[in-house]
Amino acid sequence: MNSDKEKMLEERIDFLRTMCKLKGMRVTPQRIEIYKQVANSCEHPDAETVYEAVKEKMPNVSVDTVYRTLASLEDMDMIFRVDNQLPKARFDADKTPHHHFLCVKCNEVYDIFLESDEKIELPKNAERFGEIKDINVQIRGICNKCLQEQKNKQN
Amino acid sequence: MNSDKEKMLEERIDFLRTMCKLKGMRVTPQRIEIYKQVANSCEHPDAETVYEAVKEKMPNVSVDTVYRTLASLEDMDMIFRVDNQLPKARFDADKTPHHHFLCVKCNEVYDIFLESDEKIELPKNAERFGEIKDINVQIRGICNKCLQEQKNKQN
DNA sequence: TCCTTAATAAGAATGATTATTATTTAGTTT
DNA sequence: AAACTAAATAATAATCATTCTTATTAAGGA
Repeated sequence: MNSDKEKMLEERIDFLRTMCKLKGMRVTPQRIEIYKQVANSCEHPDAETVYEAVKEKMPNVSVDTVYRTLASLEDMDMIFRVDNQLPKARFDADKTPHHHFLCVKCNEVYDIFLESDEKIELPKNAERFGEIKDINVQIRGICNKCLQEQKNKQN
Repeated sequence: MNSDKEKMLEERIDFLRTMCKLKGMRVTPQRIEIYKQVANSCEHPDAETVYEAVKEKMPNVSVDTVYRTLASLEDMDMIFRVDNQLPKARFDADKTPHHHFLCVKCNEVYDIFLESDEKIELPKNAERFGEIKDINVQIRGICNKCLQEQKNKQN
């Protein structure tokens, strides 16, 4: 039962080890486990969710470690912060270029992958302001599930 | 000295009055003043900045009123929250379609206006997820001012 | 194995935002 | 124009995500 998914996760963790060494950072079990949780989830978890999941395996882990580690993983571009205009930050470990659909009703975050020929153009004027690091496209609306629930209520 | 800018601000406040009545909301001096502050600024102020500015004219205004009013102005699409991945929310009353350049060094927010022939395309798959309300393009990087400062330090 | 120092756990502190409650007032009705 | 009523407000307490402090632990090199 060593599925493709598990094999891929192992590869990603190896990459984390490499990156840590490269940046002179220690490879701690907390770092591994916290990264695992984000990398293995499609739910764009927030810090608290990660904390709860990690606590299952490491009951003594502290909230602070989770926040600190998420921040350092972000610094080394291993994970990204999903822009959600909400008080809780949410994280994503998927490095394939994609954007997000954010439901304003239920706050669910959906991944929008671009088709192979597709590319979001930068505004022509963007470069005038400085050196661009990344572009973040957030599409807000009401997701199908919530639209359906609205309809059901009306009947 | 009744400049164009002042005239335009008056028009916008009239629009606010109309919108409030339309939505059955009361037109209070606090609402007018808070909206004025956001509408009259190009700085994408945060709640505290708005609060300080409003306090000049209305010394008894409360923080809570500022937060509550900013939220209701947002609900009625009179102002928008600028996505900045920072703890303090910042607001923008400019309804002409534009995006933002956010400096990761100094947290300054710059407006990126599209040229007349320009339009940011939605990802083809975006509509699959639900009903789209708005699209938010945030470009993060280091602004010219901070780049310059970096150069100066190196010498 | 020892040593150095980065990383951690625990819990206190911070800071932005929101809730509570008594009071005021906008806008309507008399 | 006075009275009414619910929405909005001021004041302050509370909340909640996140960060800081400090003593302790452990990763990785010597």
